Amino acid sequence: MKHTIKDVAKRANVSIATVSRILNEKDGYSEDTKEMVLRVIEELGYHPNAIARGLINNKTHTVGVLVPSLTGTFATELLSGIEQVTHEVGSNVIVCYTEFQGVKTMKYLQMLNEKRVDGIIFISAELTEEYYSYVESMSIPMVLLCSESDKYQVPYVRVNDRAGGYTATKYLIDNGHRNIGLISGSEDDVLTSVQRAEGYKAALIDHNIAVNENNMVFNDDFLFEDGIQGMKTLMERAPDLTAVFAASDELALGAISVAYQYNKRVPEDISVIGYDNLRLAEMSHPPLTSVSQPLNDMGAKAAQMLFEMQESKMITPSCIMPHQIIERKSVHSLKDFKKK
Amino acid sequence: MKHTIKDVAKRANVSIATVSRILNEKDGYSEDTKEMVLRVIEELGYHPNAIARGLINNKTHTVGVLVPSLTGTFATELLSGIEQVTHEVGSNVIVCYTEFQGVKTMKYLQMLNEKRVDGIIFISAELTEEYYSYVESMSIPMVLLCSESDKYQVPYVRVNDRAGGYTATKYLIDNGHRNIGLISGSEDDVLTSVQRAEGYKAALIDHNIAVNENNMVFNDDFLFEDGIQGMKTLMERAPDLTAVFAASDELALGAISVAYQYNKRVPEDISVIGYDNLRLAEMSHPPLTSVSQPLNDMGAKAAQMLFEMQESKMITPSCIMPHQIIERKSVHSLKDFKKK
DNA sequence: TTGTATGCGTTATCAA
DNA sequence: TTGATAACGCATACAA
Repeated sequence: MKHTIKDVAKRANVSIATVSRILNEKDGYSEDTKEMVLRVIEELGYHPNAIARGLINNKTHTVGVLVPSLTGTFATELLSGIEQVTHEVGSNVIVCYTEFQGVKTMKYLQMLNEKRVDGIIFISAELTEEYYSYVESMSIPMVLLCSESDKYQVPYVRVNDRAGGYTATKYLIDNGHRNIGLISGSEDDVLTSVQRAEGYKAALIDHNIAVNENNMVFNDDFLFEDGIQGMKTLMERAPDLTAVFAASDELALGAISVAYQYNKRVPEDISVIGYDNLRLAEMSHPPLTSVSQPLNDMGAKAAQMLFEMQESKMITPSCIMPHQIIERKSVHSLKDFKKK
Repeated sequence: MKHTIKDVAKRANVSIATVSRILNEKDGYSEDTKEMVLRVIEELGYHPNAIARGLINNKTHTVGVLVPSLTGTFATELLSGIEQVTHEVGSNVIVCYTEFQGVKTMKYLQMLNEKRVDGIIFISAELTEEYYSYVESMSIPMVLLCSESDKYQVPYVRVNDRAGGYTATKYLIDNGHRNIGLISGSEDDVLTSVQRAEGYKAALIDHNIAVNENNMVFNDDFLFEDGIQGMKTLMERAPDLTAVFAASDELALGAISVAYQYNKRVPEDISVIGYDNLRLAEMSHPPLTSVSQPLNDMGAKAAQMLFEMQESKMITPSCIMPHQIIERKSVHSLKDFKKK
């Protein structure tokens, strides 16, 4: 039922070598035989077996993507970018949903190893010694997406989260706010959550505003639920806030929803700025002003770098993508204070 | 650098056949040799080459998932379910992002064919003759997810969208509404968009409410932008609506946002019910009442069916998953009218 | 321009 | 309990 190169060869009265050459566009055959073989291929509906090819070429045209969470559109937008360029170069993506679990991650790494993928994109999570040395032993390229490593020389693409946090906070300050709260992710998440928080602090300090621990709250994660929790404690601890910087859009929406519960209007009574500029930012009420990460582009870039490294066998330089404030309606400008 | 079964055999002073047997837990070796071989494997960090295995076993432990769109959390939630059970049985998922394009879909189908995936899950899109006969020729199992086919005997898992539309509309009616609008997807999308619309009409008719074409609007797609468009035309054409059934959550959010623009309160002035119960439903303001599809479970179920079919070589029966109204705050009950 | 033969890393069949 | 060896489907060096 499923034809092999032999069937084609037999039917075309040539050797399998000739068929193979034609298939791979090497030279060494006449126009005539090429045409005839191509016709037979068409007739039979023959497609080369990528498995056999992979075995001999040591190339599977498949990349693995490790992503901790699939909830929310965050990963989706990255994936979409990755998938697009991967498809352009004729490769496929295997998604691995690690759920932040080390054991699951290692399990996936092994599967990807056994399947001989050509490269690995590692999203968001910290690159542990265990992961790194395993991938190292696979001797295939890897790139970090929305993450980075101090210890290991692995190229990454991300935005500067510290700068992002700074920009967001400064934006609030520029709009006349001085009493600014922070809701971020986990305090253990040194790569992202605390980076954004550091940016927040730096912006305050640079504008002579005292950093007040009471105005800052960390949570388990960047999710809606966390935003609710965070905002609630903020409302208790620091009821006179006029603005809050939420370190993710979901956190921001959670914050907004409890603001409503406390009968505060957004942005008139309290301004909120988010981070990520996910699709849901524009769909929220009020539409959410947010620090945009070009997620789709970042995914695309990461994939490009991966293929670049496959070609060059060298380590590609990392890439800091620009962030940008997307102004919508969730931040109120205090008394025409706005500078500039 | 990368070890093969030969290396293991040599180092353990046995034949590759023995190593293979141990690896595959066949019998035909002593406890002693097993232990020793296992130790060597450990030492070498050897992992069998899945490509070579796939070549001889005709099984790749990989399934392909074709999904038209990656925007929004819809696909993500399905994917998450698929990925989980796929991983449980030791397989991997290749995601293919077709963008609703026939040519891209065929291209992917070919890639998946060449890579000899063990099965295919086909999300949302219509199963054309071309797709079907191609997959048929691959002679691997396929299941339709959030879709179905009249023409071909392909098992599917989905909710009954007509019933879902009926339930949503009836819910509005039960809450005292009689002037109910509809915003749906494309009129060409016979599988989903018009099914939900049909359910809407049926519910009206069953409750002696005239179906008014002016109250119904179809759009390009199920997205937020479409919801905005749809609601705008609805506001013009039928300003006295007290409720609208939006055939997706994004449509609903779009509708709500223009309601606000028209200075209508939701739900006091106009009630909105959505469909899908995506993550963003609970994050919206007001929290969106929505018809829930158990997306995660549906993905999981589809994957289960796929593996079932791989075992049994038979066609598994289709599966209609239950839908359910998740009550939140976007529907207002008119004058304690509510029945029951 | 074309064909033969070998090998890629496995599993499976047969002998030993 | 073991070990040669032939497949699996293809690419390629070498011969013709």
